[in-house]
Parts: sequence; C-alpha cells; structure tokens
Amino acid sequence: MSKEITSREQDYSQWYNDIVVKADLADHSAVRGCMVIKPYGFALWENMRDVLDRMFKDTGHVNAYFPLFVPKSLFEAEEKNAEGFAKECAIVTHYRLKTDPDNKGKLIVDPEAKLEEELVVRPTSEAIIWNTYKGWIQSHRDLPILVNQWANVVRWEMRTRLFLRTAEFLWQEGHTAHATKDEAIEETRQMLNVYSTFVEEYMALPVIRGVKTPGERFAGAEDTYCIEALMQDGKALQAGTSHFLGQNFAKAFDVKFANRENQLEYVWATSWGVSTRLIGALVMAHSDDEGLVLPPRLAPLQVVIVPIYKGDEQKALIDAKAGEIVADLKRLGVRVKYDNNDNNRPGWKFAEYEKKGVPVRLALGARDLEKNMVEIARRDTREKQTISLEGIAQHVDSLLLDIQHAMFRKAKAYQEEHITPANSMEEFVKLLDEKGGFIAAHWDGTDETEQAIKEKTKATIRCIPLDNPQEEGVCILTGKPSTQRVLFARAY
RNA sequence: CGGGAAGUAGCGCAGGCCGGUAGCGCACCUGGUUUGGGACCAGGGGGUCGCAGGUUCGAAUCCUGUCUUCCCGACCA
Repeated sequence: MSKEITSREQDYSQWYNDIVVKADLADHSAVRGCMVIKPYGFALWENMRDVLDRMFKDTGHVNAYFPLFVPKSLFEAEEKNAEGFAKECAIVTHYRLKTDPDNKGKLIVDPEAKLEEELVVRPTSEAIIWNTYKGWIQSHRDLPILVNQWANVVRWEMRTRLFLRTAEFLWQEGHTAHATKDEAIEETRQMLNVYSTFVEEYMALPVIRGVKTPGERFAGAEDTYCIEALMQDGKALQAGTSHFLGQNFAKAFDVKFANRENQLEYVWATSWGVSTRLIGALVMAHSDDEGLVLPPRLAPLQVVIVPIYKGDEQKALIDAKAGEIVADLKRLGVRVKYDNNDNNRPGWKFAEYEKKGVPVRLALGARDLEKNMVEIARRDTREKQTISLEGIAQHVDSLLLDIQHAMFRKAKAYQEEHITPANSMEEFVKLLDEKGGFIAAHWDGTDETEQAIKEKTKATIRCIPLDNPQEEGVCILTGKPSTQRVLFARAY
C-alpha cells in the first residue's frame, strides 16, 4: 500500500488529488482555481497534443492563433453563445496601474486608464474567429476553412479541481467554415471520430459517441456531438465535443459567400475541442491505489531500468549491460530511462516509478547478469517475472503494446458492465446509488423531464448514442411514449 | 457564492484554551556502512508561524479583515 496516496475506497476525490500531486503532474498555484502543470504532467500533455495535432493535419487542418482578448461587442454578437458563457467570464477593464499615493510601495488600478470597451478574456474563441473569417471569405472558392488553434481559455469556475475543472486551461479549438450544411455536419462527425479514435487507441479509454440533448447542448450550436467516458467511481466524464454550429455565427457576424450561381449565402460552421481535462480522465480511468497507471503510447517514460548491485565492481558491470539495453530500446523508439542514481535504493525506485505510472520496469542485478536474465514488471497488472536477456528489447517493445491493449480491454469491460437498463424511477435511483455508470432509460424528449430527473437524482442525460437502437417504451418519469433509450449518469 | 474544516521548515503534523527562547517525523547537506520492495548510524543546515491590520512591555497563540486549499451545496456551454 502506498504511503502517500489515499485509497480509492477510503476517499475517491482525495485519491484523485493525491495522484495528480504526488505523481508530479500538477500543483495548485497562488491564483485561485489555476494550476501549475509540472514538467511530468506537461510531457504527458505534449504527447497527447502531438498525436492530436498530427491527426488534425492528416484530416486537412492547419494551425493558427487568435487573440486572448475579445472586445465585448464582438463577444455578445451571437446571443445564445454569449448568454451561455456570461456568468463565467473574466473581463479586462483597465490597462494601467499606478503607485498608491496613500500607501507607498503598493499599486492601484489607475482610474484614468479605463478601457472604452471592456475586453473579455476568451472562454472560447468563436466570436473573435468569426469576426476574422468575415474578412477571409467572399467566394465558395475560399471554402472550406479548416483551422485549429492550441490555446489557453479562462472560465471563472466556482469550484475547481486539478485538470477536471480549472479557471484557466489549455485546449485546442477547431473552427471550420463550409459552403454546405452537409459538409459541415460531415466535418463535425469526422472530428468526433478523430477524438474517439484518439481516446480509445492512445488513452486506452473506451467512449460512447453520441449527441447531446438540447438542454446539454453548446450555447450557439445546432447540435453538439460528444464522447463520454466512464471513470472508476461510476461517474461519466465528457471527454470531447464537436459542434455543428449551423449558420448561427455566420449570421451573427454577417459572413456570406458567393456560390457558383453568384448568390450570397451564409457560411456553415463547426467547432470542436478537447482540453487538459483529458489528463484528468486518464488518471481517473486507469490509476490504482499505488499511483498513476499510464498507457504506453502516451507515457512520457515507457520503461525504467533499475540496477541492483553491491559495490562499484558490480555496478560497472550492470551499467554496461543496461547501456546496451537502453541503446537497443531507443533504436526501437522506446522512451527509456536507466536510473543508476546511487542516492536511492531499489525499493524506493520501484515505489517511485509505480507512483508515476511508468508502464514497464526492468530490475537488473548481479544474480540476473550471471544467468543472463532480468526481472520485468508491468505496471498495469503489477505482475513480475524473470526472463532471458536474449532479445529483451523486442520483448519489452511487444509488452508495451500488450499493456496498451490490456488497459483498453479492462476499461472496456468495466464500461460494458456499467451500462444498465432501467425501466422505472425506483430502479433508476437504485442503480445510480448502488452501481453507478450509464443507465439506459426511456425519456419523453422534453427539457422539463430532463431537468426534473436531474433535480431528483443529480443524473443528467450524457448523450443519445449514435446508431442508437430504436425501441418502443415509456418515459421513466412521465410514462409518456418514447422511441429510444438515452444514457443517464452522474457526471464530472 | 452559502455552510463546514484547514494553512506553523520542501512534505506530514504538534504547540494555540492558559501570550514570554518555535518543535517532532520524513525529506535535505556531510561522512561512513549499505543496496533483490520505500536502508542504517553519526553530525549538520533550514522558519517574515498564509498575508495585512489591531490589542499588549511582549503575539504562532487573543481580536478584525483578507487570500488560498479541501469537503458539502448552488453553478458548470
């Protein structure tokens, strides 16, 4: 049992906080609700970012950068979007400080330096981007525009948690413009697929792809598609969203193009994003009471080699052998570290690298060397075995792939076990309290019913799955007819 | 933003009622012995007691304000 990490059983929230801090992913900062992402956590984000960036480029997108500040008049142009974010905006009202005449050495806001128009710190960039696109688009030949930006955004949250909900976070936001509705819808769905592929194949986390109900939809969107993942405590987490924005922003910012018949039409839009919240999902989906468990494809460090020796003579021999293994692994593209720091003993290193979620550990001692063997331990199952050093690099490389797949299968099995049908409110509440996970239930399709269920149970409709089977039934709350089950859950 | 708890060395905590030299464990530094699951011995360094005011001869301790974190609630496209 870890000395530093609260067990999941004892306190799931504290367990999560402990992992994030003790595995060196992030820390609280002096700014309320804002975190410092530490080098190890940022390395993880960089790996995620690099994979996603490649996937975006492979689907024809290019990167650009738009300002942090949005003039209030632009921000309010798309009314629904503005209203949706109004309550959580940070606003810049002044541009200068001055020395406090009554309190030497202190600064005050200079009342003379009030901005004529306030600047909203972007909670998302649709407004500034669509204002810009207006100047980029005249003809159908200018379309589509397929732009992504990697950026920070600010949402003034009341209650924050590292990675899951912070006042400032890092994300990418794709903003595309299209000549036709169908093409925009196709883009929205394509990016949803990019996200689900990334989360499943790289994060080893199965997701449900679906569409949000009007009540859960992005403000200003016609349709919000999402991927929903399940955490170990049975709560759902929205891992990514892709919005079909219709012509809402084109109309708000007057963005028209001349079609082939030289008639002016409003442009069709999408936006889509994933954030550092994915790191929170990764932690909560796979980790255990010993610490972080990382999927090999994203782990900053995939393999650590720990030497076990008595005296400098043994150490020199082990150093030499480990050097060969490191070189072989690097040739295979494996991210490996040989930790022969003499300040810590092997047991300490074992615990340390388990805490940090390194997928594979090799322990190499004098005894092993004599027999040409090595002890190999996998982080996901914590299994250990002693195997031959012959072909060790290839063995490790294929073990990394095994771990990647095993982590996905385990999470997939958990997800499948936690999608449960309910046919009455009693059953629904009992399942929520005792089992958690997604509950598939009939719903009459109204916002009122959705809200009523939320107030009663804290569960929300996470999504209506794509390709959802159609099935006659009655709403669990109102008894009105329904044609399909939707997925409810308590969520982050 | 409401209700509760907390903030003292890098980390975890004691001290606080009852004001009077700021402590313990881990970590850190030096030396030595060690090294197959979080080593041991000896010596040593490190603090504006979250911050700002106030009471007092004197404040970690009492009073007021404020900031940050955690838990519960409200909020969360």
